[in-house]
Order: sequence, then C-alpha cells, then structure tokens
Amino acid sequence: MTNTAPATPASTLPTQYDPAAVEVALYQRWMQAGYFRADEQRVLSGERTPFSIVLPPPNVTGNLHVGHALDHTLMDILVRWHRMSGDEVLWLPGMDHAGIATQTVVERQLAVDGKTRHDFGRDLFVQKVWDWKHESGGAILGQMRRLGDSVDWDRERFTLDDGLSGAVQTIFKKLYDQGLIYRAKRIINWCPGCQTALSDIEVDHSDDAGELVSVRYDGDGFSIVVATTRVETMLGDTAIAVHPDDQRYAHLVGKTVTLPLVGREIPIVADDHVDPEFGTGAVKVTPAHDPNDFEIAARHDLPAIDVLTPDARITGTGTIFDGMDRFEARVAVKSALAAEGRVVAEQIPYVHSVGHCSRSDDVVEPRLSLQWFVKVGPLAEAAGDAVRDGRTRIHPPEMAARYFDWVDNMHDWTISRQLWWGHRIPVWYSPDGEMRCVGPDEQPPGEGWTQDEDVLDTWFSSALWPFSTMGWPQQTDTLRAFYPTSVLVTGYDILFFWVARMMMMGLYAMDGVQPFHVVALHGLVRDERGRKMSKSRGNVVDPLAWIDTYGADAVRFTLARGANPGADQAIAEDWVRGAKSFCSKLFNATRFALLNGAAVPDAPVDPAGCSAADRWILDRLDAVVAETTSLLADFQFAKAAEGLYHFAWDEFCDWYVELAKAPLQAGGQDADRTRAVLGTVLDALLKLLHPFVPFVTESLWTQLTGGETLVTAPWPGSTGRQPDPAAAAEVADIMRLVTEIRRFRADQGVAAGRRVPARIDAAQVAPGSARAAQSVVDQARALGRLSVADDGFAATAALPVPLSFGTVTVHIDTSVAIDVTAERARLERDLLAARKELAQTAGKLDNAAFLAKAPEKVVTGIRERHAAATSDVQRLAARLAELGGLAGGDGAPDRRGTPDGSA
RNA sequence: GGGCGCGUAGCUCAGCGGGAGAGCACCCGGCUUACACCCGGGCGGUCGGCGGUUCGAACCCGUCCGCGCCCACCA
Repeated sequence: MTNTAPATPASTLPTQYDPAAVEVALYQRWMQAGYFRADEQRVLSGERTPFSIVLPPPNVTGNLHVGHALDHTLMDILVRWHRMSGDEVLWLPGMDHAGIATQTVVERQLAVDGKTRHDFGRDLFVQKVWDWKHESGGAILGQMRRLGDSVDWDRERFTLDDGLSGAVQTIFKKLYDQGLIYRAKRIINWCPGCQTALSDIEVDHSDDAGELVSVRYDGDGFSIVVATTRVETMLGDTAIAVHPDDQRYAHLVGKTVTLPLVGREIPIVADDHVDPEFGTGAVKVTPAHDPNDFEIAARHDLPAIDVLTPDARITGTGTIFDGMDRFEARVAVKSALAAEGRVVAEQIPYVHSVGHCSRSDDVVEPRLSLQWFVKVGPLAEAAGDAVRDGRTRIHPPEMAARYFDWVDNMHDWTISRQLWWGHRIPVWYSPDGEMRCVGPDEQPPGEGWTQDEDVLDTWFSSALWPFSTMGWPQQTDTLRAFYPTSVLVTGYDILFFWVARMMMMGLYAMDGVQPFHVVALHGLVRDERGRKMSKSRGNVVDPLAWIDTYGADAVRFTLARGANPGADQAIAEDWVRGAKSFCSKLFNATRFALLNGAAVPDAPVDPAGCSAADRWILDRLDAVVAETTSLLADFQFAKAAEGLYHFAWDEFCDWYVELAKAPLQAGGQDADRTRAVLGTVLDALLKLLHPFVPFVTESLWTQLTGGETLVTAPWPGSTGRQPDPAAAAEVADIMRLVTEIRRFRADQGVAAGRRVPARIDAAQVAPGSARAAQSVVDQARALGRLSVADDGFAATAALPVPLSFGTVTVHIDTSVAIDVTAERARLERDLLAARKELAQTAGKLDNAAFLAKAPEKVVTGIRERHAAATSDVQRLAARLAELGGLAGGDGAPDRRGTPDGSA
C-alpha cells in the first residue's frame, strides 16, 4: 500500500526546522538539475501551454530591497504553480544598466582620486564602468537565489548587451524613419547636478517653501507690478503678460516697460494663460526658463534669452550677477531691486511645488535645450486601446483608471541624456548640418561625420525588455513560443513609469501584439504601522537580514500572505517570526507522520473504508485544492496563503493529526488507513504550499515520498469525489463536544491533556462535581452521543465519543462540589446570549415581509437558529435553576451607568 | 485643480446585502509520547459620523469628518 521509504530515517529528524541548513543547498540542486529551464520546442510542438514572465530588470547597482522581495515572491509563486501545473514556464531574468545611477557610482570612485570622467575620455570611462559592472555589479542576482527565484539563468540578459543594443538601435531607426522620434529645442527638465536632461518621470515634486516677490516694472508714465517666486530669472524676461479680458491692464497692452537692472525694453502682451486672479494679474515672461512662458513667447513671437549655465549660474546678462549661482542670485537680485524701491508688496511666504531630480535631489531647472524626443501620441493611443479592448487586462481593474490617466495625457518623452553610460544615439551629423540615423546593420557614414554625443534614457531600453530579451528583431522561436508574456507583476507605483512604456513599445515593435496578457499590480510594503519606509525615518527593513534569521520561506510567506491585490501591506518582524513558526509546524507535522510510518499510497485512499475524520479531511483537502487553484488564477495571493495556513494548522494539525493518534495507536487496519490518509494529505498540502514556501516543502516532501523534487511535481487536482456531509457533520459534533470538555476543564481548573480523546478521571477532578460534569454531559447528550451509567453515589458518567476509530470515555466524579460561582457565571453569560439569539430570530420569523421576501435558504437558516436557541435557553435555564437560580434575578446583566449617563 | 483609494477588536488587515472574522498583542491554565517556533481556554468591536434605500446594511446611495496615494506647465 505504501511506496518508497523515507530518505531520512524519521527518528533522526531534529525537532526544529532550520532553514539555513537546507535552503542554499536546495537551490544549488535545483539549478544543477535544470528544473528552471524553459524549452521553446515543447510549446511550438503544441505539447505544452506556455507561461512566461520577464523579470522587471533590477538596476545593476541595486540590492534586493523589500519591494523586490514582494515582487519576486509573487512572480515565483505564479511561475512555480504553472510549472507544477504542466505549463512550459519561462521566467527570464536580467538587469538594467541604470544610466545615471551606474555612471554616478563610478564617477564617485574617480572623485576619490580627484578625477572626473573627462580625465579619461569617453571610451576609457565607459570601459571603466564595464569593469565596475563585472567586478561589483549584479549583487542582486545572488540575492535572488537566496529568495528562491526559479528563473532560467541560462537566459539572463542585460539592457546594454549586444543583442539588446541592436534592438534599441533597430527600434530607434524605425521610429526615426516614421517621424516618431525628433530633435528639437524645447524646455526640458534639467538637473544642474547631473548636468543632463531628465524625463518627466525622473522628476519628483515636493511642496517647498518659497517667497512670492512683487516687483514694479516702469513704463512711460505708468508702472506695472508682477509677482514671482523666481526673481533671479527676471534677467531673462522678454515680456510682461496680462489676461486679454483684464480691464485693469487693457490700456497697457502693446506698450513697453524697461526691464529693471538690465535696461532692456520689453513689451506688454495679452495672453489667455494668465490668471487674473493670481497675484497682481500680471506676469513676467521668461521664455528660456519656464515652460509656460515658452509657450507664451511662441504665441507672441518673443525672443528667449537663456541666462543660466548648465550648472545653473547666471550668464550673459552683462550685469554684476553673472557667475552667481541661481540661489545666490535670487537673494542678490531681490536686494538690488529693493534698493531701487521696486519690491512693492509684502514678501509673501509661499509654498509651491518644486521639481527635484529623482537621482540627486537637486532642484530641477526648466531649461531651453536641444534634445531628442519620442512623439508619444500614436504610441500612447495604441497603449490605451490595448487595455480598452482587453488585449491586456489590468488587475485589479480599478487600477486601469490610473493607467488611462497616464497614457491619455502623456507628453512627448525626452529620451536624450547627457551621459556616457548607455546606448549612444545612432544619429550622425555632417559638417553642413545634415543628419543621418544609422541602423544596426549599417555602416556609419564616413569622413567628417560625427555621432551624437548623447545616450538614450535608460527607460528606452527597458521599454523593449519583453521582446528584446527574446531575440527581437529576429523572429526567434523564443518569441514565437513565449511572446506575449503571460503576466507582468509589479507595484502600482510604476504602472506609469514602466508599464505604459513597455506597452507602447511592445505594441509598436510587435505590430500590435501586446507585451502582456495581464498586468497584476500589488501594493507597496510599509512598516508595521503602515508608514512608508524611508531611510530618514529609519524604518527600512532588509529582507536579506530576515532571510538569514528566519529563512527565505518565512519572508516569502509573510509577503504573500499580505499581498491583497493593489493594496499596500504592513510588515513587521513579528509577522516573519510567525511565518517561520508555520514552517516549523509543517516540519513537525511531517515529522509526526514519518515517525508513525505515514506514506503516500500508490492508489487513492478509498473513502468507503475510512473513518469520519478521514473522509472529512480528504473532503477538506479537495476543497482547499480547488480554492487555492482558483485564487492563484485570480492573483489572490493573500487569500490563497491564508487558506492554506488555516487548513494546514487549524484543520490538519489541530484536529486531524490529533484524531489520528488513537487509530495509529490501535494499530492494524485502522493504523494502516490513517497512515495512508496522513500521507495523502501531506503530499498534496506540501505541493500546494510549494510555490509559497519552496524550500521547506521540498525538503519535507522528498523525505516523505522519496520523490526527486517538488519543483516539477504535478499540481494536485480534483478527485472528483462528492463531499460527504455526514462525515463533516460528525466531525463538527466531535469538535463541539471536545471543545466543551476543554472549556469545562479550563473553567474548573482540571489538569488538561492536549490530546483530543480527552479523559477526565475522578482523581483528576479537583473541585469537580456532577453539576460541572453535567455541562459536558449535556453537551454530549445534545449531540446524541451520550449514555450515562449511574452506578450510585460516585456515579461515573461515561461519554462514548464514537470516533470511527474507537470510543473515548470520560469519567467524571460526581461526589465533589464544583466551583458553583464560576459555573454559574458561565451559564448566565451563555443564557443571555441564547436569549438574545432567541429574540432576534423570533423577531425575524414574526416578520411577514421577511418571510415573503427573503430567500428560502435564509429563512431556513433562521428557523434552525431559532430552534437551537430555544433548546439552549431551556437547557441553560434549567441547569442554572439547579445551581440555585440567577444571581441577577432575571439573568440580565447589571447595566446601570453613572447618573449622568457617562461611562 | 483633477483622479483613485482607505477609515472594522490595542496593532496590521480580511469580510463588501442575511448569524461581526483572522494573525499578532493581552489574560488564565498546561514541558500532554510531532511541535513551548507548542497546546487549550478566555478577554476584546455603537464595523468614522449623520441621513437614505431595503423585510434586512459593515456591505448599496447621499453627505460630512479624518487619513493616504497618483496626476497636473499652482507665475
């Protein structure tokens, strides 16, 4: 009936699970065995269904933080589940070259020796970055192994490797040739610290304290006051603007004023953009340093005067401010204006949104600059349509609104960066200004031509990741087998950053085929009080430290158990400790099973020969298999984990394993059957849990079954068996009875035994008595499982609990007085609850409208509850009467408050 | 300024139209032959406030209060 013997003798098993002892070795074994490798041919031949995920590539400079840990855990759960379900699984790993971040790391190293990248020149510097990458980059890959990510390492990619660079160049040229990439002088976000352009998403806005300064500009016989937070930029003013309908200024439109400190004559123009309600209703126009002003200037044909250097110093104004830093100049210009008596209004403190570089935190400067852009209009529209028409499903669906908000309002994307580390823009210029875009298979133009100095935004190559990693632009088997990918798992925080861009590029490059079938969004990981983690707050957790202490399984299970779709989760060390305990629980349950000779039977257990407990747990197992499978299909990781946790701990360990002890002890057929059921349930349970906690389950399952690995073991399916409600009812009765016995023992201070086949002997009942025992007896009688043999004064109440494996007898000494007070208190409380229930159900059943309109099963439920409450009230009241009546007269609690009604 | 979401036990969160739940914390009792990383028992909630719909509302609608997030060219 049983198969292979356990790999390790059960008796040698320690009593505690030690993750450190197994995790690293198991991962090694998995990798060597090649379980994580994908095979295109099995998909192309129709043998298997594909399931593919491309790992959002972490930065080459990065370490595994708790956000990655969540991301990766959820992906690994899906991937392992599908692999066990018989799909051909590809989980493709890799890293991002992370332009600014990586270049900064190396520049910082050079700075130690007082050098800059310019001391080495472009080629040598880039070589140094590669050297750094080979020596120190990619620490996160080892950390992914610790976590247990079952990625196909043979396919690891890097956004800057040859293949991906070719893909970048290919798509750049395609976009360029179709006019979807262009070069223009525009106001862009400029980081004076990094000295490069930034895209909108690389700018973080924060509400900073500023000062609104009102300055008087004089014209011929009139003056006009403007308000500004950036008084230093007035040096580059080329106009004053007012609203066309503003009667206060209508007569001034067309006249000129003299720009203070500079002396330039500038016109007053009328423009709709001006808000007459704000400030004085007049605004200074500085086209080179403000995007709005740039627009105004375009409408009125005004010049743009750039007064800032790349590192944000004043330049070219011919004033004493030239050479000053922008913030220094802000003070100096204001002083100079004040000295001329031009600062007219109070200096109003003003909080406004200021952009900061997401990398260096420098205040971003809107700057007029010649850059490359992607014309996102048609691409974004396609990206929106793919979700609108269901080619890509966003989960949970509420999040789609944010996606549309983004793709429907996207600005053209600034893709050039003034860096050296990255994909160099494949455009060449001839001496007479001609431009030529060079494809990957073309030779660069000859003598005299020079290549654009800039590199592409890192996100440009990341956006191609779902197909560039599969060999595009070649039509590879990998693409044919695994594109579109099955699902993208990511935090909602980068829905716009990355998802929208991958959608745009995927649809564009792959002729309308979307990069993912589903985008599954999870929330952010927060600290135990639900606060955002931040270095300054000191509440950032290191998942690797927790993995070291509690094991990767514990960290994974904690994260999965908190991962409700799209919702943030709090995490604390206590949670992880609890998850570790769960792993130990599994370990010990398996240990128990092995110690008792449990094994997986060759043929399914026949319920016909089973006890009620056996049939119940097998039915529950069936239900849990179905639940877990459907929850995973719906990305309900938290609920799936929670369901397994409760099944494993509360049902299997706390009840079935306890109930199994008697038949195991009894030996014979009962024991054989119980061993088979234990084996059957554990086998399936470990399989179901494997995606969540791969290490402990693998370690236990191989010992239990002697099997090779869970990684590729088949996912449990339905037995197709009809559940047995009689068995469930019988076990429910046993649970109620046992619980009542335990409660009695606790109340009466009777030494407790852990085992469910409870035994109360006369000698054990210290203050026990017949009436206390009656509580147990009544419960048993109510369940129809009691026969009392009264043998006189020291009567013995024998409770034969007819578990299918035998009868348990509870002996109760009726000769000793019980603790009447405690007993009565409980009875009163129970009676009160029963009466409340009675009144409630009676009210419902008296309600004609309810009876007429409520569904049948609801009414039946109420009737049952009413009947139960009726008998409870009678029984409890009778017993209470035996004990000397009610303490409070009618059993109502004393609810008097203070006279004034306060608590 | 626009959009989304959240307020349920001390904490973190499920439940989203028919008997208020879990984990942790807390209290009491137990080294019971798988497990003290354990076992048993218990305490604990006007489900943010107020209206409405309904036979019935934590759940649907309205409104108010309090939080959070995202987007936006808020001089």
